[in-house]
Amino acid sequence: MPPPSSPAHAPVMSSPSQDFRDQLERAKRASVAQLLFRCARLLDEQAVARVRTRSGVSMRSSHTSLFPHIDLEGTRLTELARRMGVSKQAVGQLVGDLEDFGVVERVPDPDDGRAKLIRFTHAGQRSMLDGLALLREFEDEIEQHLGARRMRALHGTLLDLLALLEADPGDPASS
Amino acid sequence: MPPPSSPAHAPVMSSPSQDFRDQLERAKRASVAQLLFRCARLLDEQAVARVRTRSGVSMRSSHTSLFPHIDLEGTRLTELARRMGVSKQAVGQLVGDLEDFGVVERVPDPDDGRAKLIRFTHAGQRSMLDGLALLREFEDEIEQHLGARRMRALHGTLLDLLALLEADPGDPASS
DNA sequence: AATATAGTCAAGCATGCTTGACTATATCCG
DNA sequence: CGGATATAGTCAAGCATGCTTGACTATATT
Repeated sequence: MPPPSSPAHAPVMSSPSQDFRDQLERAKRASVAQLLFRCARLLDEQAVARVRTRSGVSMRSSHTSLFPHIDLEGTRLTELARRMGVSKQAVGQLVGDLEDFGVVERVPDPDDGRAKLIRFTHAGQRSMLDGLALLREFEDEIEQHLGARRMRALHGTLLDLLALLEADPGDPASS
Repeated sequence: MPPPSSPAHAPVMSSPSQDFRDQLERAKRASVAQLLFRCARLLDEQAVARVRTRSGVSMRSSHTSLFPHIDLEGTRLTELARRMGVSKQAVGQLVGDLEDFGVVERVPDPDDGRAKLIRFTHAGQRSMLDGLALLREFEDEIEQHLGARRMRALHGTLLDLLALLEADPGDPASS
C-alpha cells in the first residue's frame, strides 16, 4: 500500500507516483520553451534544406544570421563580432565560408589600413534576395496553415519575448 | 574615397541597391523563423542556467527531452530511440549521463534478458518535479510580460506549427 | 618608441549526433 | 534439439557545428 493519502482534504497528492505521473503527463504536453525549441529546430532544418536544394549552396543559419549585420557599404569584422556578441575569430570563420560561397568579399577599408570591410558581392546580393524570397515562400506556406491573424500574433509575441529574453539574461525573479 | 556603391549610370527606378537595402532592412526585422530560433536559444540557455544554478546538476535540454518518453514503469533504450527518432547509441549516451546524475536507472527487463528498462529513480522523480516547478516559474515570469492571453495563443500556435512541421518534412511546394 | 587595434592562423572544446563492430540473449525453423 | 538469424544493448571512434582561447602580424595612435 502506498502511504496513506489524505483523500478529502490536503492539496497533497493522492499518491506520489500518481502525482509524478500527472506531472510527466503535463510535461509531455510540452512547455512553451520546449515547443519553441522543437519548432525552431525543425523550421531551421527545413529552411536550410530548401535553400540547399534549390540553390546548391550549403549555407547554414549561422551564416545567414550574419547578414542583417552587414551594412550595404561594408562592415568591419570586429564590428560584426561586436554586433553579434561573439569573438572576431568566430565571425572570421563565417565570413570565410561566405567568401568561398562568393556571397561576401573583403575589401580594404580606405580609412584604416589594418581593417577590411566585409560586404556583399553582386552575386551575393542576388542570392540574398533569392534566399529571402525562398524564406518568404516558406513562411507563406506556414501562414496558410496558421492563418494570417495568428501568424501576425506569433510574430509580435516573439518580438516581445525576444526583447524580454535579451533584457533579462539572469534569474532576477527568485531571491 | 568612399566605396563606389553603385556605378554612375543611375538606375532608372529605385536603384537595385536601394531595393537590396530595403530587403536587408526587412530581414533585420527578422522572419518568424529567425525570431523563433533566437527565442528558442535564449530560452534554452536561460532555463538550463537556472537549473544548474539551483540544483547544481548540469543537465541540458538534450537530457530533459528524454523525460517525456520515459514511462513510469520504465522504457527500453531501443524504444526510447525509436520515439525520439535518433540512434540507440545516442540515447545510450543521454541515459548514461542521467544515470551519473542519479536521475534514472537501468533495471533488467523481466520479460527479456537482453533488454533493460530505463526508469526514474526516486531521487530522479524528485528532481524532475523540482525542475518542472522551476520551468513553470520561468514561464510564469514570461507570462507576466506577455499576458495570459498571448501566452495561451503562443502555446496554441506553436502546437499547430509543430504539427505542421512534423507532418511536412520535405519541400512540398516545389512540385 | 610604446601601445593599442584589426585581422588571421591554429588549436581546442562542448554538444549532439552518427556509424561500425561487438556481446548476449531470443526466436524461428528444419 | 540445434543452428541460423534477429534483436537489445554497449563500446569506441568519428563528424559537423559553432563556438572559444592563444599567439601572431600589420597598421594606427599617442
